[in-house]
Amino acid sequence: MNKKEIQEQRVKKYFIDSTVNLLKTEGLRSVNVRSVADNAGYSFASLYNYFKDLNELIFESVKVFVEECNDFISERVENSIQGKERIRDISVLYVKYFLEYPGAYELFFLERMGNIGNKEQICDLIYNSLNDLCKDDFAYCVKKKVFSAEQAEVLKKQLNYCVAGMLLFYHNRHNPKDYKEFITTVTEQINQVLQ
Amino acid sequence: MNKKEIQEQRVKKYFIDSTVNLLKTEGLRSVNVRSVADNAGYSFASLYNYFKDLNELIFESVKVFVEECNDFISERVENSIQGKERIRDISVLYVKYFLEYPGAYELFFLERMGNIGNKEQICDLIYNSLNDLCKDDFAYCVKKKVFSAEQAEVLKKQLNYCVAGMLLFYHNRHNPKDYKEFITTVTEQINQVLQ
DNA sequence: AAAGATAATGAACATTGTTCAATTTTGCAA
DNA sequence: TTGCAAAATTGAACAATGTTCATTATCTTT
Repeated sequence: MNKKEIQEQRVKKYFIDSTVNLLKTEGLRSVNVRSVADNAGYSFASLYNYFKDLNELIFESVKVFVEECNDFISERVENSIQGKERIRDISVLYVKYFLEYPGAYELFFLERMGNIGNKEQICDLIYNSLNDLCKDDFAYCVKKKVFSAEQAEVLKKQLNYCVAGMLLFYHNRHNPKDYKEFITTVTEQINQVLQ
Repeated sequence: MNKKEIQEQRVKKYFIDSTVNLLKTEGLRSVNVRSVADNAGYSFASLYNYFKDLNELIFESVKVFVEECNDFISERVENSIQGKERIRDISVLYVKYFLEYPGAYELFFLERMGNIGNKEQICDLIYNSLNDLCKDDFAYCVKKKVFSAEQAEVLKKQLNYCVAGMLLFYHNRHNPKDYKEFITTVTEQINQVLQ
């Protein structure tokens, strides 16, 4: 990476960090070319020297959130029991991460992607974000014959779909009505998936 | 309902029908005050004499889609076997209805509601749309002791969350990649939920 | 220090939602 | 039927936002 590329990456990072901050503090609705550029210390027009459009910039921040989410969860499951128990803990923490950052939820699951460059890569990153976290423990369960290998594949997907569905209804359709009831439902549903 | 109210309802219906048509044919992105009003034969400004804002109008069409979806499914499960089998058939058809009308999917699950008048009512209508369709068959399963009453409640939710999650990933994140694989996943997952 | 390359910017435009004052239409009493 | 008040309809205008592009500022190299 030559000097020019280094500087370009630096400026891109200013924009991405600005976007991440806005997503965390104000949510997706508050992310627009002018607010992002202001926060980054540039004019809104400069944004287009580094990103094809606003959407491309917004989805660049997925990588940052995936890493942060992984850290958030890793820190908190160190004492969890390997296998089903840890899958359960990870899944609940995954939900809690997106409750803490609704802007990240909107980005991961709701925002339209349009024609960004590395669409497939980012889609896969999002789709696999929970599965990657649970991978080892599912493998452990298969090894210990808690699940068959085929069963594990179905259950991984089910966990992912069920969690995404719960977050969708809670975030977008206020169901369940309050946080407490929601967390009860989350644990109940995750337990049901893992049987 | 007096003459004035009748006429008001009539004009509201023109706007709602126009919105439904646009949602069906062009999707949610194409629904805006000008296109809706054009299709209804009014100026965009007239819309505000009948609805608080565009969002309120858009969510009025939820009721239309729920009815249409119910008809779509009822017509097609007449020969299904009561119980688990029919729950499965209903769920697959529910998915297929939203595949046929992606605009309806966007409306039901993705669109932000803002401060529309009867928000709770519409949220509940959406949330319960699949459960209402399966209600009788779950009751039948409980009666026949296929599930306990408590188990049935958990499974109803799981079906709803799982279906919503699958539609979310397919519509918004292109996962699974193609229709055929998606339908395979849908049946696999629904079977897993119902065991 | 000058010139050419690179980066940053504001002006301008398109799209969309919303408000409001002006205009048109309607309903009804004389 | 006519005239007027109420109601309905409308276009002009504004704000917010995404995007493009020509101009300006900055930097690099000689």
